[in-house]
Amino acid sequence: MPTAVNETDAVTSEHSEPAVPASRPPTLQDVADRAGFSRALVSIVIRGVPGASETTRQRVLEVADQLGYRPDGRARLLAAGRSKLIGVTLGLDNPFHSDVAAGIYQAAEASGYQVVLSAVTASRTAQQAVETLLDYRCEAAVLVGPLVPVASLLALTERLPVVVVGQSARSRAADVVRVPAAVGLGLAVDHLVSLGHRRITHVDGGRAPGAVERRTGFTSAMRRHGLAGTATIVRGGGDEEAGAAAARELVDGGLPTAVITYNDACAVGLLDMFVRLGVTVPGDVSVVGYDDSKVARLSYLRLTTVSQDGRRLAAVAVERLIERLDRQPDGRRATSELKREVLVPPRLVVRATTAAVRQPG
Amino acid sequence: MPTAVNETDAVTSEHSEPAVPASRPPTLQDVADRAGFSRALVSIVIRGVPGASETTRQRVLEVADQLGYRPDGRARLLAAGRSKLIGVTLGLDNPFHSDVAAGIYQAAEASGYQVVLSAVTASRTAQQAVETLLDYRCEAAVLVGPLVPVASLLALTERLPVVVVGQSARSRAADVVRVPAAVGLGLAVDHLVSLGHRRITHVDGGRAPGAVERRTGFTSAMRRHGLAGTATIVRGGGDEEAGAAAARELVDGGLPTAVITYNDACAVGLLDMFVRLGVTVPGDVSVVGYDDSKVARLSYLRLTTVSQDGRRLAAVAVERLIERLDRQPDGRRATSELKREVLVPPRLVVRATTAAVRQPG
DNA sequence: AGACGGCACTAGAGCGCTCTAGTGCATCGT
DNA sequence: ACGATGCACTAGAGCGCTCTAGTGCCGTCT
Repeated sequence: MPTAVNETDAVTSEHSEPAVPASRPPTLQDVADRAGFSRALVSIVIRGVPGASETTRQRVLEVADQLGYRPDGRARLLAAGRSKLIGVTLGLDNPFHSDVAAGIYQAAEASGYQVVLSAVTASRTAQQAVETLLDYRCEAAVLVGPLVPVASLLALTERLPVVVVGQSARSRAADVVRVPAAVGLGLAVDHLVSLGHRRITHVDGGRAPGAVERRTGFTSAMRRHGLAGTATIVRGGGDEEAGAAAARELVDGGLPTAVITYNDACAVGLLDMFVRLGVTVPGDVSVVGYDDSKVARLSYLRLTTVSQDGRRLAAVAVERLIERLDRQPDGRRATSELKREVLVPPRLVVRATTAAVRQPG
Repeated sequence: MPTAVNETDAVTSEHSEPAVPASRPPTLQDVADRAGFSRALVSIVIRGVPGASETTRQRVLEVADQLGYRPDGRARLLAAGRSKLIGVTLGLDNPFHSDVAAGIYQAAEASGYQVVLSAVTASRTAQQAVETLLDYRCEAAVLVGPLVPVASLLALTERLPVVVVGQSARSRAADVVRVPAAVGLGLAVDHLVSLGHRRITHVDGGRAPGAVERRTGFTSAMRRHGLAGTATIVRGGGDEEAGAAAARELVDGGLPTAVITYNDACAVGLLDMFVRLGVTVPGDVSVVGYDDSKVARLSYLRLTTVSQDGRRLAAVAVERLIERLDRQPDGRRATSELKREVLVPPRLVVRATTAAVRQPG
């Protein structure tokens, strides 16, 4: 039963509201005073480390709960010397990145680390985002999405372990966890070839990040199947608009039997324009996307696509980081140690936009 | 010219790299020692407050730069008593929310506040997100996206100023900054009516957030034009799939001359399905979306839509928060003070999916 | 000349926490 | 009976910073 603990009246509490309604949030000292123990012992209980008897533990937790005590993150970080903080920079506009971020939260918190997000936006550069992380004294950083300039990447890696997720860093200074895009394109090509397709076009990503690797992945997969002669590439891009433009170009210039796009957004634009131009999918042409984004799963599209598992990438990245962190528990950084690139293979999700070729060509 | 400042060799520096490559990040004390001043004075310079001569200021900044000094956010927050921190909870999957978040960064940093993001994901509840913000001792919080349960909203508001962005909180405990959806639907109806449309259908959002207000906004706007008789509503939803389903239903049951959807994603699905079914837009039917999301702007869609300005919402929210913060500079919260709802009017962006009705009726 | 105001600067006390080095006390082996 | 061991607990320093209350020192007013 809730008892008033203060000259101020206790609020009607749901289960264990703070009995002190406002003023100043309760501190460790407050809990200690009230429970009749030292600050240090209360700290032990709160952190859940051994060193207190079961009865005191109960008592302290009870009081802490009563007071609505929550440890002050800042003070805790400061005093502990280490912060148990993993910083994440990410662009806010990409669903894949959001997915990775969600995975990082999960993985980090499972390992007892906290996560602090620092967004890159139109008005907030990657540089700024990284500096914020530094200011919070993160122990490690995960860079997902818009890549920071090589210069600040270098500056960052010499201060803490860094892993870049999702794209190959343009420097060997950081660990990289990414999906081998070439493998993904290979899967797509294999799938189409097994359906009898020969004339396959890749609508590439233009100068979008990772476009080059997907393009060369396509080319070499086609070569592997002895189809270098019937492989074509048309210029595309990372959004629906580019896909729509590519569709027009394909219809004008003669359709292949199958198309693999740079990503799902591009595929959506392509599909939409195909429909407008009277091209049926997968009747006239099969289409494979890349990303397995939310849109690919929609029942009216059911896009066959290459899935890169963001949560898995995140899990691997965090694992890698913690491993490095544990290797050198003091502040020393092993800059000399070689950085690794971890590849998380993608998988192909076959849905409704691919089918056996109508007339093998 | 870079000079070695330490027994460790200086790294080749780009402009002002830390001369101490690793170990421990430099502290205020380090800068003070090196510059020959007291910690306090260096602090004054770093914070940019008056109280140091111009020459010392120069000197201190020079040394700080040389050492690569960056203030420790945590310690700073702790010591200052106030944190100048604005916490933001947001869902990571909604582009509109990302937009708001970007606006918050901009507005907050312009006012000398820092921003800490706390994401709500599948594995991380709104409750957890809010608690993280509390742990960082944010001075204020902006809640955007998936609304926290009323109970934790209450718990939060009694501790710090809170503003909910984008949707009406289900309690009057917090300030709300949002777009009056009814006005947005009104704009859409006005526009269509001025183009001669009478038979207008609203594809609603089902149980999606805010769907009710948009639906009633539609109804009352139609009534205002004396078109209650020709207004129809069909069940939709917040994604492309719902739009596609609604399109099928409309084609089967007899087309109106214009459709207003719950949001852009829904409109996209609708448009796509229309194309597949041979319905031309805006020839046979005009379509208006809601959100002005990225997809609406694509040149192959050019969707007429209602735009809610995320950055503006964010700016207003931050302004409101800071105002409250300044009103009571000490820790006391004025719970009694009444909360306000600020409405930021939307505007209609006319693009290519609306046109004059072919045969009025 | 003495008092005074203002400026540049410093000493030192915390902010809320963690952590090391204890203290006291019961239990144990010999 | 003695010290040794282990356990529950505490004192106090200190993380990196900010901030209050100073200390000198110079110029100015009477």
